[in-house]
Amino acid sequence: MGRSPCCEKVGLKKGPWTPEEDHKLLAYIEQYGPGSWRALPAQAGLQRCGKSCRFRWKNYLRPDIKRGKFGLQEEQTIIQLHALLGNRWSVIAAHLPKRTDNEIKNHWNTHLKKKLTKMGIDPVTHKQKSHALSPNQLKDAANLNHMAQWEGARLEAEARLIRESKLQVPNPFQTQFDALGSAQLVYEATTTVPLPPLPLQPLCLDVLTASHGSWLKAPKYNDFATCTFAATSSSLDPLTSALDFSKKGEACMIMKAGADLEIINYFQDPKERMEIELLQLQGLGYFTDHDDYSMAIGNENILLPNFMEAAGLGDISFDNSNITGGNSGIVAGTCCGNLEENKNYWNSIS
DNA sequence: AAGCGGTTCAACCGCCAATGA
DNA sequence: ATCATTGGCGGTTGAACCGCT
Repeated sequence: MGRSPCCEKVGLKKGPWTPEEDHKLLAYIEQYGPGSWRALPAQAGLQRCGKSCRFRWKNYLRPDIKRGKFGLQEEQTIIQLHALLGNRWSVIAAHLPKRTDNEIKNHWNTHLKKKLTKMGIDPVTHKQKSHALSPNQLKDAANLNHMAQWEGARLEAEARLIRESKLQVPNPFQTQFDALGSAQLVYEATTTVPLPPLPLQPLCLDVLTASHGSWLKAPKYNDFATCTFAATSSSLDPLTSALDFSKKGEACMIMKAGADLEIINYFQDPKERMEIELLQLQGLGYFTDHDDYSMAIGNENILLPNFMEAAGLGDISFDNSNITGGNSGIVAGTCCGNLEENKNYWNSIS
């Protein structure tokens, strides 16, 4: 019964690693690199299973690992990402430089879960426990669910993209901007433009940030990738607050156009064309500051400020000096209001 | 100081998806 | 197309540690 073991275990050592074993493994990897884990133990002179070696290297011996206590910012990020992704520790770890999935998992199970529980938040659903949710809180929760659905779709797209990444994939879209101002984009499958290679870095799951965001640092129309978000919803735990991204030129944002503004996603990698497919289905607007991709989708006219204006956002003053943006986030709200309140809220928790 | 229960975290296990023959 | 192998992931375990009585 059961599966056969991953490797021949007779005579193999288990349990904690000794400094000598660590040294052997390190020395081998430094010389030859982490090649075949199955073959490595014998070649390195270790009485260990290959999996065990891999685990030891990945979680403890790798030089780019940060040990020690998690900072507030790191905990915020974990909670935020967990709210959308669940126990996908490796994906979460990809957003915490130098932290391993195992470490994050342990920290979640031993600290964060309890912390949330103490605060009356269900660590599985990330919702306030049963009693007394205000209408605003209910609205937040509903919108968070909406965001989570989007994120699920996004991850599906991401997986497909990775599978296709070695191919030159024809881009099926050409965009047209609806000049009547309905802020709907129409996509047509007419062009074939090779997509650039996928980035080596993990894709960013910044949907979460968008979901809780209001502008702290106002963006220029063509400079959205430099924005910093912070929490706006007072119903959210202060821990679920901010992420910061600053890689101009690699981001785009997707917004629902119309009377209300709702930022529905934020990509570090705008080449996620499957998402655009989804947008087509939803009739949503889209812009990017990524030149390559703008060209790839065939029409640069969708870039702001036209889009912003058509979306009814033309009266937002985005200067670069202070908080001047809109109240956005998981509550699909109006374009202004509560900015001071938001700022104070954020200041109080940071 | 000893005993005991709770907590932490390194490590293992089984499953699954990707890959290559 | 199929199958074996491999790497990677999330869940779980258990030894070590901690703090209280």
